[in-house]
Amino acid sequence: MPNDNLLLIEDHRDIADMVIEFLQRRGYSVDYAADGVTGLHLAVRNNYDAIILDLMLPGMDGLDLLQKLRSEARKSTPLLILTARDTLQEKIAGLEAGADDYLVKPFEIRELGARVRALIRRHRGQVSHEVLQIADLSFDTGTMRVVRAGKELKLTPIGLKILAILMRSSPRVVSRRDIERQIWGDILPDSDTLRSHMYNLRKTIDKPFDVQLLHTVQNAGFKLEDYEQA
Amino acid sequence: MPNDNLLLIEDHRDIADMVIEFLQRRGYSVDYAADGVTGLHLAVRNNYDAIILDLMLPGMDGLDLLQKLRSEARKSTPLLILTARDTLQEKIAGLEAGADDYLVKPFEIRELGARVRALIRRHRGQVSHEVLQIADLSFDTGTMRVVRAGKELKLTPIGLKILAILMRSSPRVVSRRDIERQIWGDILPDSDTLRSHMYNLRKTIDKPFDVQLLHTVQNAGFKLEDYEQA
DNA sequence: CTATTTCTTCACGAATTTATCACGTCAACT
DNA sequence: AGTTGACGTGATAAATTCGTGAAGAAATAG
Repeated sequence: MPNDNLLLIEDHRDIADMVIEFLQRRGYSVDYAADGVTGLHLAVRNNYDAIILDLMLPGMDGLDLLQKLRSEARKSTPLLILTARDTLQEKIAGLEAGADDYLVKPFEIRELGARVRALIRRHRGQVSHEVLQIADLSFDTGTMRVVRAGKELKLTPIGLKILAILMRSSPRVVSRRDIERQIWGDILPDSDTLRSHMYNLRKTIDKPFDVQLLHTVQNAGFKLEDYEQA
Repeated sequence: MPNDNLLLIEDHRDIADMVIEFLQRRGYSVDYAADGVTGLHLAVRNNYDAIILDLMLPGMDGLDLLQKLRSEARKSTPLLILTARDTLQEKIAGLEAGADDYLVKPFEIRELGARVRALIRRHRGQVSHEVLQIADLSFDTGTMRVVRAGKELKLTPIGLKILAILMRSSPRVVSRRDIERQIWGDILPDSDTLRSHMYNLRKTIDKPFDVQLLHTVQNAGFKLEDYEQA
């Protein structure tokens, strides 16, 4: 789950809906503008990880918007043009105006997905940034923020590590050994420190809430799972 | 005239000739390899501004080459795939493997030109003149002016660099290591100088104001984020 | 060459985080 | 019942990280 912020500027409702749904299912959060003025406004005000722009817009031409974004607002947000205009002229004009990619309608939605990913990857050197989520508990590894039921939780560094490990393998059980190895490597502490850490982790991510997500499996390890959901 | 160095890896002599001539006339200097092994060798040894790669090669598959380039040689040279394979599968595979663009044969040579230009422009560290903005803090990389709440702030050169790094990846956390590497390269100072710099940076961009934007994340790094806004 | 700015290094202290321990509970086994 | 082992609970001391600020070295400007 990437959790990058995208902006889609597109006036065709049906296409917009399809694209938004697809991207959201992939874990992006998508803002949407149906016209150029709104789109430009959003693009200038917020810091998106990428913008998808239809050239044919009511109110303002797409290329105009792109130009304004680059030369007036001086934003270098990666931008992909999405349009029905297939002439070479148009493509070149778009790329020269500062677009980073150009995709012609009708397009395969999955190609759009792949291109957006490539765009973001290039713009940001390979940094993987994902959002782990179990029930109402989420952990954004990019911003290092843990939120449950809307409230931000404060964890210690080791707590965060353990949580990440458990969330990544949820709902499978992770053995104590595995957790210890991933945290301390080959030189483990002499005492059973992990026990304390699990206790404290549970105290902050589970105790204040109704549904318990962190479960102990005797002689096997721990797992993170939402029983209600399953 | 750009005078960027390109590498073309393509086994069809006629296509290669045409592409080379076109690009050279545009002012690029172009190296050429007719097979994968030679191509990879050149790509690893030299620092090109962009690579154009045909997937169908004698000796070594193009995707293989790309993968080796990215994961073994650790080169992030912008790369455009040029191929006759037009299936969605292929495109996605190519982009996922680390390509930055994908162009299907037969193609218009001028579109290739435009895409290569866009690729290089993007890779060149973000256009020399962009405006970074987080909440009421803005940094114009063209004029090197930092303004918060209407007041201009005076930063040291290293302070500026750190600020740019943090602003570009906001609201993500940037590790101390990453910051240090981006500023000092491979030869780091022997003391924890960064701490002083962070201290001074914070003193000028945050301390005089109500809302704090620069946050420390224990054992992880620093991030720039406007909590109020979120 | 001097003045100024900027950078590095250091040392101290506050705050946080971690390791360790002691004890309690519970279930399985004897 | 008693023993044993696994794990929860909670306190505390040790270790670590980071903020703070000053002083001298290095770089830059005038």
